[in-house]
Amino acid sequence: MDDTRAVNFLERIIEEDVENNVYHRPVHTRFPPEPNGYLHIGSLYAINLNYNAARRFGGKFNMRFDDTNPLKEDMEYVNAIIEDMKWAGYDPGNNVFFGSDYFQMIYDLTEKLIERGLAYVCDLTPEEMHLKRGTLTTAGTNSPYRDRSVEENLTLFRGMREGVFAPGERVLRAKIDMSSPNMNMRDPVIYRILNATHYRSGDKWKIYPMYDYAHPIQDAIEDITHSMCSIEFKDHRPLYEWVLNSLDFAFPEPPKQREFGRINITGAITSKRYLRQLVSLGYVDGWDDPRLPTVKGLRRRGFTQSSIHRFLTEIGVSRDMSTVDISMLESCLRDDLKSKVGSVMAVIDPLRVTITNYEGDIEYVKVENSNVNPELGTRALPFGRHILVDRDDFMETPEKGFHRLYPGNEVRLKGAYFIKCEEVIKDDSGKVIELLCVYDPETKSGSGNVTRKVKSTLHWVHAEKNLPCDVYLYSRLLTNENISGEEADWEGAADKGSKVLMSNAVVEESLRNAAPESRFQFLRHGYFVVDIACKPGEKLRFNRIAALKESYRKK
RNA sequence: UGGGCCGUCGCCAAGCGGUAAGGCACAGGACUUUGACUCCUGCAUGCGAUGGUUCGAAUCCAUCCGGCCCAGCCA
Repeated sequence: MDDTRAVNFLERIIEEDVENNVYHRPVHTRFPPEPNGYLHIGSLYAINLNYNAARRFGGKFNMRFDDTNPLKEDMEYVNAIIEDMKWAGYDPGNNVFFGSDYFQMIYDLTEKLIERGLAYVCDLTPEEMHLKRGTLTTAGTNSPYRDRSVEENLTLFRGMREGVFAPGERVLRAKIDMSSPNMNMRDPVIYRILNATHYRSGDKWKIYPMYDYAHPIQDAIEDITHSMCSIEFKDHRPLYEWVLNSLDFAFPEPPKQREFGRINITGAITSKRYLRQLVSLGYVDGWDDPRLPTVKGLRRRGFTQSSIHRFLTEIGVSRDMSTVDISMLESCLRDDLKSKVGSVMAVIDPLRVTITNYEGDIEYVKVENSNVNPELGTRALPFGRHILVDRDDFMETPEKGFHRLYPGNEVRLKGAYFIKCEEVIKDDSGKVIELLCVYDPETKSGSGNVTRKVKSTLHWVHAEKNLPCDVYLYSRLLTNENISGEEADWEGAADKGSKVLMSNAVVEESLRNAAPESRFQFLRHGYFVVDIACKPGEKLRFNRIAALKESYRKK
């Protein structure tokens, strides 16, 4: 980062604090995921902003697993999250922490809180508590247990810890204000009894602190200065501050919570709950399905680290909820890839072309790997009497504006010669199965002696010397437009993000030795090829990230 | 409707009292060994609306309108 100036409102807040010497410690941010799902593009947005803020001010960045609910969390997720962060370029290094490691500290502080008369054990059932909480427009009423003595509270709380009570039987509540217009301040539950094995602390604890209570303490323990979270936690800020203020003897310079607006990507599902549903119900291959906006999905879809960084920089940060068009993400990828990776020709739906006046055997033609970056070199492709072109590059009766192959029309074959279509061969059902064309030997690419022009250039592959493969066309990300409420119509949603298998597709033979994970840009329509699994026994797979542009569809 | 947050081009987003950056998308043109790429050009007399303060307002004030969040022993 060469610019030390704040680039968004959050950094401006930090900048001001630095200038005013608010903290006598370095700027310190953190990313606190709950290990209950995989990272997605929305998580990356949060990571990016915390990570960059720390870096910009020469501060520190922690990664902390917010694991205070043993019912939902699992080691599978912590490993995946760390892996994805590293892949995305936000390596937390040794600064990986676990909220659960602070359970004892939080417990000890809680006894102090009780001693200060700021928390009490409440015996109300969940239903009773709900009723007494009041509504958005009416105040709540005090719990009958609100005025228990410190001694009784301490005894009861210790009882909770020892497992004397069953889950749901008693909770510890903060004593704040049941008539607060802010629902979060109506004596929130801060500790509950849970009968579950924590993926990390095992069965050591019977009680677990709630997020609203644990989070500020965890931040403070880690010397965090700026705790940035999404805007829906704005209402929780008073509670965050209440907790740390109540524990001021332990944290003289408490961190401050600041909020940013969430982002959505058009047509992408970024809700952990729905993502989990899709995975567990089998509508997608897994968390790494290319139709998902998860880090693993994006990676498989062909996104690069720098394309994601660029995207996150481009969209900025604000307090609003934004819905970024998916085309911006795709644009960032295209921009990154076009100068870094070469192109390759592939035929999705092959149509055989016989060049009737071509008598030679196989001839290798030289093709540039990239038309924007000469450093990517050239490759030799087999050309011969029989080749394959894409079926939609031919129209028997061309519509207006169609300049590709049609009877009587001449086009250029990329890297090879001009060919003219002379005859169309059909099968019994009338389907076009082959085109008979003639080529002009004088028009070889690079020869420089072409005096006439053609209006179109086609991609092609040799009819025999090629690589058959299965092609998956992921036309778009799985959409959430079918979701309404709890139950989503995944059948419909899955159709929208259809995964189409084209088993008869063929690619250049040059791909045979391509390294796994290498990426190639299709020579047409801005398709990108990813997920090339060249391992023995596996089939090649492609996907295209850019849907056909509207203008192509119309023409 | 109690409280909180937010409204600048179709979508992001700069701007922080001195006369509306940029990106994506879109449109037109040039170029081209792919209708891609590249290169030009266009795209808010307008900043949710209405009043007000001011020499001057997207920026300050008031009212209104619209959107989002909150009543888990989830995070």
